Amino acid sequence: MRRRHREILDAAAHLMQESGYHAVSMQSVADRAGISVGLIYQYFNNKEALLRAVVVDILEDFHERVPAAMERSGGDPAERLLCGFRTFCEVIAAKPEATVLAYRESKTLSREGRDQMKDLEIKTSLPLKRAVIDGIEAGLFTEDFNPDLVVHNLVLVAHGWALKHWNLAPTFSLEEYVGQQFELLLRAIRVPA
Amino acid sequence: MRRRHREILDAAAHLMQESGYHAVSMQSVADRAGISVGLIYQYFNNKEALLRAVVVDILEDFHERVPAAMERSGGDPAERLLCGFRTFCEVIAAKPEATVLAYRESKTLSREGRDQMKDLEIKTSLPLKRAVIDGIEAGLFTEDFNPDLVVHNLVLVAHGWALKHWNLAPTFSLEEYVGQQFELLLRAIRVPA
Amino acid sequence: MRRRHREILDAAAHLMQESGYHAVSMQSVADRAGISVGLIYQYFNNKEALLRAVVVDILEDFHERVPAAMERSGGDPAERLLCGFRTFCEVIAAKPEATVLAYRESKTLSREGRDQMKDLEIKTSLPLKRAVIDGIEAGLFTEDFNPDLVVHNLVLVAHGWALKHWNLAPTFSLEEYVGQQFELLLRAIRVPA
Amino acid sequence: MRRRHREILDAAAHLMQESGYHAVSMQSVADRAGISVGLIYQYFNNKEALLRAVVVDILEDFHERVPAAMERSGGDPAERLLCGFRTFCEVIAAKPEATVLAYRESKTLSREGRDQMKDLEIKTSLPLKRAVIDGIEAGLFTEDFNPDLVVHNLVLVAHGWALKHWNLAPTFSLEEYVGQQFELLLRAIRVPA
DNA sequence: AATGAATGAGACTTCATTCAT
DNA sequence: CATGAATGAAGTCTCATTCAT
Repeated sequence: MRRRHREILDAAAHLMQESGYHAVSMQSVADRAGISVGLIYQYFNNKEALLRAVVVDILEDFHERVPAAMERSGGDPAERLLCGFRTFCEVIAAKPEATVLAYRESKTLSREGRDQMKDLEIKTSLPLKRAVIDGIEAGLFTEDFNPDLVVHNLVLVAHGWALKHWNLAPTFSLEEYVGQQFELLLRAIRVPA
Repeated sequence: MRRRHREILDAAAHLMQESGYHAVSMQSVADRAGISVGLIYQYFNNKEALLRAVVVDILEDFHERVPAAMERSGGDPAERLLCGFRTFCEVIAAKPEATVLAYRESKTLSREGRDQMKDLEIKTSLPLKRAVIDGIEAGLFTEDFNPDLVVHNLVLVAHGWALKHWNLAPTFSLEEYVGQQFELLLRAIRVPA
Repeated sequence: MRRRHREILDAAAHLMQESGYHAVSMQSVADRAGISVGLIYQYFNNKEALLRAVVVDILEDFHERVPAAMERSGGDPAERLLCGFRTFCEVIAAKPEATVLAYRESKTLSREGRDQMKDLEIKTSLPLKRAVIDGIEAGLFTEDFNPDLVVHNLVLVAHGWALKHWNLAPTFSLEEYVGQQFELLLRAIRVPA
Repeated sequence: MRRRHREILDAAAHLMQESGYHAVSMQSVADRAGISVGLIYQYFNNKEALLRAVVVDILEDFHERVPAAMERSGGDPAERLLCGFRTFCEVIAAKPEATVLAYRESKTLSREGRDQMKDLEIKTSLPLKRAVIDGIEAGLFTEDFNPDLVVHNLVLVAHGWALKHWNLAPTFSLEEYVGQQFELLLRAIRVPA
């Protein structure tokens, strides 16, 4: 049943984000999902598969929402880039623990799981890269920088909101963070009119 | 004995960086250090204390080398900033796994341990902040951005070399990474002469 | 399952009475109960809880049987007292090791466990005290002695059968012991007709 | 060195009485005696030997003081008995924990150690038995009771002060306890003049 | 589809004891 | 006489996983 799958996933996500993979027992996941331990194993092969599903679920959320938002945005590359970056940050801000979990537990996963994560990350950042390249080709952005580096920075800065939340939250609102970060980027790469 | 302490620390650091805190048993640390399990407990109260010592050891390395390098550098704020950033990246590049470990296992530590980590991170970034502020006061850097944000980005970008090494390494050498990143920053914050 | 609980309790009681709390491993309890170690922990939180359950089980046995026997006995205070004392001694003689265990390991228990033990001991001795007081009020027993002291002695003497069994057994049968001890007491406290 | 031996014994006695044999580590004994662990092993073969020495030391204290006091007392059997009983109780009251330790840890000792304990207990109670028999032969005490039982009770009641101290202390001073207990006994066994 | 009793390997940790110095 | 670093066996407890019902 599709619903059970989702219930287990949510329970596991909640607990693992709160306490980390190793501190969460299958029993506690079952308890939170309101089912028995045995039943989890009819939906997930083992604990690692459960973690992998949780992480992939999170990354797929990014992958669905960031490109979608960019498509809805106008045709101007800078605007599109801002829209993607803002959405990225918003999704992260909505569940910062999820992002942190993906960082923390990536080595817990098997080779396969890690590769799947990397693929999703790359796929998610592709529209951002597209916008940067479009901007360069349109003469809006300088050619001096590798687009991959620019995208790497945007992703890193978005993740930074979750990773260093303890340090940023007292000083910046999410809006301010997004605004200033994008302004910083634009000043660096924009070609003066 | 000072030497034993270091041997244990090194063994633990190596293994934990490789496989993560939970995947490393005290027995395996003992084996790698060439001693018995019991002896570890004469130097560290428990496994968590060992992790904490490993992480603090790494962070102290940053804290010793970054400010020292900046002091040796000249008086120009931009140059000083570059020097600090480059050193930061170099230290990270020397043992990227160590940086990743600090990220991954910070929640494994007790409140106390986490606070100690944060203190060390802040202390390490202080000279960077100093340089940014000096630059602003000297009229070299724009006042438009919060210096804390600039420093946050520098630290994040430095960590990024370790965190996203799998993605960067094929495209950039460390030197290129440092150079382009700093150029990106300068273009954003430098006041035109 | 009620049966498992009892099986574990019996196994633990047997072994602990034989060798003492510290000499008994959870593994040995599991072996004797014919189950695995892990299962013990589904019934008892930890080893101390197991000891506590064993001791309480013993004391509750006293608490159930001594008052019950006294109620079945006639109305004469002296007779009731004898009946209570005899039953007390008989229960102790049935499993002298259990009594010794309660003495030996009381300090092994936490504050809570010790308090529970004291409560049960006091509750068990209450009907004895009642009989002594009734005897005094009926003019059968002298007022010269504190009833608490008389009860204390009865309890101590009953326990004595277990505590000094090695010394008594060759000389006295349980019947003789009970008879002579009670005669000793009566001569001391009985008011001559 | 004689002094070292005593220091170790005292340290061990103090700690074991406080926390029990198993809760006391050789290291803690060494710390309290102000020496190194290794040195303990030059005076005692192993931990059990240390416990045995502690217990024997306590019992020898009884064995020295009870008979001595009785000898100093007058020739009247009843008076001698009281003197012995009082001294017994006083020694016990001086270090009740020592008595409790002897009870608690007797099963911790090897067969040999336990036998040595029993010997000492019996030897200590001999003068009490002597006094009872003298009293009977002098026509002061009734022949109706086995002298061994009377002595057993006296010893048990003396130990009772330590074993049930928590229950007695609020109600009785040691003096009252000794006085009333002996009065109880005398009424039971004294032949009316 | 669902349960949860049962397993047992494996982790952390302690501590009596030894021995080179 | 004295130290204390070092050992390693043994103990308690947890938890992923299975399977009979």
